[in-house]
Amino acid sequence: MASTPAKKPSRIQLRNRKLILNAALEVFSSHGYRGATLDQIADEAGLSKPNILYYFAGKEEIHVTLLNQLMESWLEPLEHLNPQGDPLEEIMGYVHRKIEMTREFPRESRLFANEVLQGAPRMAPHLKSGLKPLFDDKTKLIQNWIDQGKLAPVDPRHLIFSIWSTTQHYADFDAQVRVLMAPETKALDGAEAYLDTLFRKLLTP
Amino acid sequence: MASTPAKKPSRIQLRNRKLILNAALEVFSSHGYRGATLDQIADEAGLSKPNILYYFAGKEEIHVTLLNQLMESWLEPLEHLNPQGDPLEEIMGYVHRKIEMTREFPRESRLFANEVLQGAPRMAPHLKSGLKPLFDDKTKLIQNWIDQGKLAPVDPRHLIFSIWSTTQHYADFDAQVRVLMAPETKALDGAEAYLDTLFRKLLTP
DNA sequence: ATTATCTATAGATCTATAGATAATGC
DNA sequence: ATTATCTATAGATCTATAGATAATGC
Repeated sequence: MASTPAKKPSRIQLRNRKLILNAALEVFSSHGYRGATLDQIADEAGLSKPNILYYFAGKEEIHVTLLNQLMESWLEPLEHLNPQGDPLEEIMGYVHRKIEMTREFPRESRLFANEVLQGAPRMAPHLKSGLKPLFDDKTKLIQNWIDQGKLAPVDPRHLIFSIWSTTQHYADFDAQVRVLMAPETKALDGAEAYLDTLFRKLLTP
Repeated sequence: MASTPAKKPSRIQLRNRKLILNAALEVFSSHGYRGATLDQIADEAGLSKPNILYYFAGKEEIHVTLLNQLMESWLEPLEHLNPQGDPLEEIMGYVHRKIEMTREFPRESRLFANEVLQGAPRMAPHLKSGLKPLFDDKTKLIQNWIDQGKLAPVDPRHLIFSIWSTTQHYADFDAQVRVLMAPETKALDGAEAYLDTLFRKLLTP
C-alpha cells in the first residue's frame, strides 16, 4: 500500500506529538497499558483529551509508537559489541552502557518490562524481527571469543539474560529497591561496582 | 478491633475461594491489576461474576489476598539462610531454591513483578514490615561471613538483588526468553548451570 | 434456616467521535 | 483555507448490587 505523500508536520505538530509521547511514557510506564487512561495522558501533557486524539488515532497507536521508538534505543548498545575489540572489555563496556541506560531511562525500562511481562502482545513481532537476529549474531560472536579461549566458557545466551536482568532490575523493581536500601543511597552507584566485579570474575578466562 | 467470631467456612466456601484465587492468579499475573477483569476471573474459575463477589468483597480484595499469600512464600527461602551452615553452600542453596520457585511458580513471580513494577501500591506496607527486616538480617549475616573471610567481599544487598533478578527473569520475561531461545530448549535448565557458575565464581574467597 | 447461585441492571469509568469554534499560515 | 482546539456526548466496558430462586445442612 502506497502511503499518502505525507506533508511535513508543522512546528505545533512536532511539539504536541512530543508532549503526548512524553506524557504517555510517564503514564504507561507506571500503570501499564490497561492501567493508563487518556485522561491521565492528556492531563500530564497539558492538552485536552480530544486533542490527544487529534494527534494519534487512539490509545493503542500512542502505545505502539512508544514501543517502536523504544526498540531502536534498546538494540543500540548491543549492536556496539565490536568483534575487533578486546572481548572482556567489550562485554564490560556493554554492562556499563546498560547500567547507564537504567540510570537515564528508567521509564523506558519499565515500559518494556510491563509489555513483556504481560506476554508482549504488541511487541512480539518486533522481538522476533528486530531483537532475535541481533541476539543470534552477538551470541555467536561471544561463543567465538570463548572458543578462542579469550573468555571463560559460559552460555552466551544466559550471559546476556543475566546482564539484562541485573541492570534493569534497578529500574523495574525500583519501588522495592527503595524500600530495602537507605533512601539517600545511590543504589545504582553501588550496583555498578558490584556488577563490574560479578561479570569480570565470571568471564576472565 | 475484635473480629467477629468467624464461623468455620464450609467445604464449598473453601473450594470456591480456592478456585477464585487460582483463577485470579492466572488473570492478574498475565494482565496486571487493571488489565484483569472480574469477567475473566469468573470465566477462568467457572463461576458467575456475582458469585465471585459473594466470596470476595471486590476485585481489590481478591488481589490483596493473593499478594498477602504470596509474600509469605516469597520470604520463606530467604529465611532458610542458616548462620550455622557453610556460607558458600548456604547462598548457593538459596540460588537453587529461587530457581526452583521460578520453575514452579512463574505466575506468582509475574504477579509480584507487576505489582512492584507499578510502584507496589498495594504491597509497599508489606515490603516494609515483612521483607525489609528479613533483608536487613540476612545482609548482616552475609557481611559477617565476608568479614570472617569465608566469602569474597561483595555488597550483600546487591548480591541479593542480583540473585532475585537473574532467577526471576526467566518467569517475568518469559515472553522474551521464548522468542530468543529455541522453543524446545529448557531455558531454566541451562540457566541453573550458568547461575551456579556465576555466583560460585563471584563468592569463592 | 442458612448458604449459595442466578438474572437483571444501576452506576462509574473510558475510549472515541461529532460538530462547532478559534488560531495559524499562505 | 488549513490546522488546531473545545464542548458535549455516544457507546462500550466494568465493578458492584438488588432481589429472587435454588441447594444444603441441622
